[in-house]
Amino acid sequence: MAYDPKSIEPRWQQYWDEQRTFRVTEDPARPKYYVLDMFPYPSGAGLHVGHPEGYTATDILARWKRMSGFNVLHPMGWDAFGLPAERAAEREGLHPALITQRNTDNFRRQIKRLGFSYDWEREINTSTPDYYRWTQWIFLRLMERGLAYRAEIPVNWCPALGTVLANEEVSPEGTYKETGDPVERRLMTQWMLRITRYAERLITDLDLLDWPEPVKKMQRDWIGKSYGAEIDFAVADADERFTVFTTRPDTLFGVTWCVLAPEHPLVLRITTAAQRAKVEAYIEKSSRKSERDRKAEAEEKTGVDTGAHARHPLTGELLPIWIADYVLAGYGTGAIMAVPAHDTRDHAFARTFALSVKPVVRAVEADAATELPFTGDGIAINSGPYDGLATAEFKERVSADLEKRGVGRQRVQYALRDWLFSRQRYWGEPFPIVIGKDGEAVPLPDDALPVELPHLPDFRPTTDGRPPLARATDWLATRDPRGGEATRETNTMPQWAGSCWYYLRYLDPLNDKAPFDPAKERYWMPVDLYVGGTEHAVLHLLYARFWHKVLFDIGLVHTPEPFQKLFNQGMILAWSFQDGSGKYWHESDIEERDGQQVVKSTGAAVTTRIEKMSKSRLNVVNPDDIIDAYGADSMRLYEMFMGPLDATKPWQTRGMEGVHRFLQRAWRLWFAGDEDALSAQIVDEPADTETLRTLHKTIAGVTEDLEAMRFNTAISKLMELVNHLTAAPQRPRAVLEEFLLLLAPFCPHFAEEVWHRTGHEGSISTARWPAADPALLVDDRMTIPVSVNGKLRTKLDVPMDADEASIKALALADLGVQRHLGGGTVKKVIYVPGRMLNIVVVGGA
RNA sequence: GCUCACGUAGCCCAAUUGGCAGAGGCAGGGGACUUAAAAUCCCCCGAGUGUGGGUUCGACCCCCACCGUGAGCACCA
Repeated sequence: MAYDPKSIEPRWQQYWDEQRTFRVTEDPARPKYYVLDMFPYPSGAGLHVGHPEGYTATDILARWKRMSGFNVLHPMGWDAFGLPAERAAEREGLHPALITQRNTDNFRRQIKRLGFSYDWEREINTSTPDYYRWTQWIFLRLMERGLAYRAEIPVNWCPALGTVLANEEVSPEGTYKETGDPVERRLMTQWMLRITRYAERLITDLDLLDWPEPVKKMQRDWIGKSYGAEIDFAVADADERFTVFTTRPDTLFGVTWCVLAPEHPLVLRITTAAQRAKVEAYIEKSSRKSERDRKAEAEEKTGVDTGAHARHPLTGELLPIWIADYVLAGYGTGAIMAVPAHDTRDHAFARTFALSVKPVVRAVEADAATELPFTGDGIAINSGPYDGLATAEFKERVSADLEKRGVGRQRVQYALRDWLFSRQRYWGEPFPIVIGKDGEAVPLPDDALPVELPHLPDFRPTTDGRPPLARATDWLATRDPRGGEATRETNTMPQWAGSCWYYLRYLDPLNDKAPFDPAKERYWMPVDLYVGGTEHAVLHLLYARFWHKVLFDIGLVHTPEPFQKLFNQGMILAWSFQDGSGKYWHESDIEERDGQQVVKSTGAAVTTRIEKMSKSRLNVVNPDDIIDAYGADSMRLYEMFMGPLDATKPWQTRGMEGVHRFLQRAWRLWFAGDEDALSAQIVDEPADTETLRTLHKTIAGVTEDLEAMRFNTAISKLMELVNHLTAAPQRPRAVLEEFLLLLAPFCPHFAEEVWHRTGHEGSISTARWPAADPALLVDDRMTIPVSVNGKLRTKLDVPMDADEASIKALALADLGVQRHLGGGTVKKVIYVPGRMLNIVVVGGA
């Protein structure tokens, strides 16, 4: 029969399920390989073609590694807690648990249709009590170590969502990254995780990892380490002092005023009576400002003079003290020394309020007409005893001097803030915490876990910031482990909680005594390869690393880092078609007329563009449709054939047809026409030398490409082999078999089907990966291109072992070459062994 | 504005890292098969590598400047 994925694929998927083909357990006799996909949030929209891109890549690697003798752990699960389910639940009037159930069922169905070799017996779901029991358990460990605490702090409150958000979830424009809803600042009591305590290790341990450099850079930048100094300023005529942080202590002589953040505790104590009204008004106004407003006004600086003055720690000069909201309460000490000549923000501020500017650094270059603000390094001027010092030296010297006088010290500062860890939403992990009569947050004992999420008919957020769980009256009232009554904590954990440790639960998903068995952890960890999108470069990957380090410190895991190698797959885009009026059309409504893309029905010309897939652009590709039309193996193949895995690239359904044709052609190597019988061209004789060479080059090439994750070129090599075999009059059975093994990781259903039709037992996924014979990889002759003055003039066909002298002689004797030498003098002959020969000639015609 | 990627046939992409610009696929043209068409098979066409300089015997590859696309960062003192 002809190649028919529709009948083949479901059969093999069922076979793998029934035979539990991909179930794994620890096996000390074999090397392990843990290959992990970033598990999906099961959204209502179902799978889009971007999901299977990464999943296909890891599946190919998992299958290849298995065939190469590795014990492969390849699991899948669901990041199932989170806001979107709640929002969908509100829209549809269903409970979030039902929505989540429905969506995970759909995702599982779609993923299974692609024939991935997951060990489904390890499937996890972060929203089940069996799982979040251990999320809560880890939270208790964090608490024991003083890494979780409650604090009243200004937080990012999103009114549209009715919850607070972490810094990492808020865009620079002051909106929620996911939905674009505006975010305000509010003072609230919230749970925080002390990720800042791990800032240094989160930076240095990046060096241990095989991760893309841009991702490492994003993490380093987010943590934002900077070296500088703290300098103490006394307030004149008062027994008060404040400390500033600066990375430029060398500009200390250029300070012309100081600025405190509006929230700085000292502000109201030092403000003079004359300025008090203005200062209070400014504080009031800036406390109400959203992040968005603050950023929008970044250009025009605002602020108010407190009327108070500070004493310069070295010169004793009097410096006005201002408050301004360009100084952030949460960074450094919440106070700065303003050096308008050498800081762009201070400079802008000086211009707005006509404050004085004093240059203290000049550029090293001769043209000393330095334009202000000059923020580079240079030579000190107007700096008393320090004049003439270079910036770096000045910093050292002045920090030491300040320290000696007790008014300053060197200091390392991180931009990273503690992680805001509570949300005022329903669909998340409850905290294993009760609030006692005395208002204390009391951790529950381990045996009280899990604290189950109560079933709430009305789970919507409240407008006043009280979490929905506050409505669960029966659930709320409980006992204080210290004795007496207590109420439960009503906040829930953020969506990131469950994904902070899921890769560990896969190791031992059914364990009800511990999050996982330490012996299993020692066998499987770390994750050898982690594949997912760049959108998690900071959030998930930073949080997970933080938790992992805490678990490492407790002794629960044996590696300092969870994910040894990280790979980011690129985004899949699609062509869109937009007519002159801006209306989008679906690809099926478009045709080409006279080299111009037009709308079939109206004839209107359209502009074609490669854009992100979205419903509004009518360019979304649904994996179900593709599988219906071409089969899962073709889809897998195309996902990989489109281009390099990490590249952003457009989906083209035409390209699908190309790889589908390749599979049909491959099928015909065995089965001609509609016959079930094997092709008469298949022979049991040994292959000719050329075929053997082609085969072994393919084996070597595909293996190398898989090692380097170059799936697109691996597939093109398989295509070459098929083209060769198609053209050959005879097809040696042994060669076909090796080809089938090479194809198996890419197109597993196809491979199983042919494997069994050609008389094999058992799954091809347990067969051995072919080995290339080195003897067959070298040709006995080679072609050496010969150029004269860099221009290609002829090619020489010589034996592989021809030596340099004979090749040179041959080249110089060549008639074509002689003609191009034109009687000139041969100045030099460059021979690159096995590659090419270049003759440099001067003079001549 | 700053930083980092990427610009190769009509399109998606290769090119052993400084050595023959083409592996593969799509589209296009021709032929075979067919009453015809589809499918299939065979053959063919096609760029000098975004632009301008530089280094080199030799540059898609290295350096400089510019243009375009994409991503990230952007009051962090």
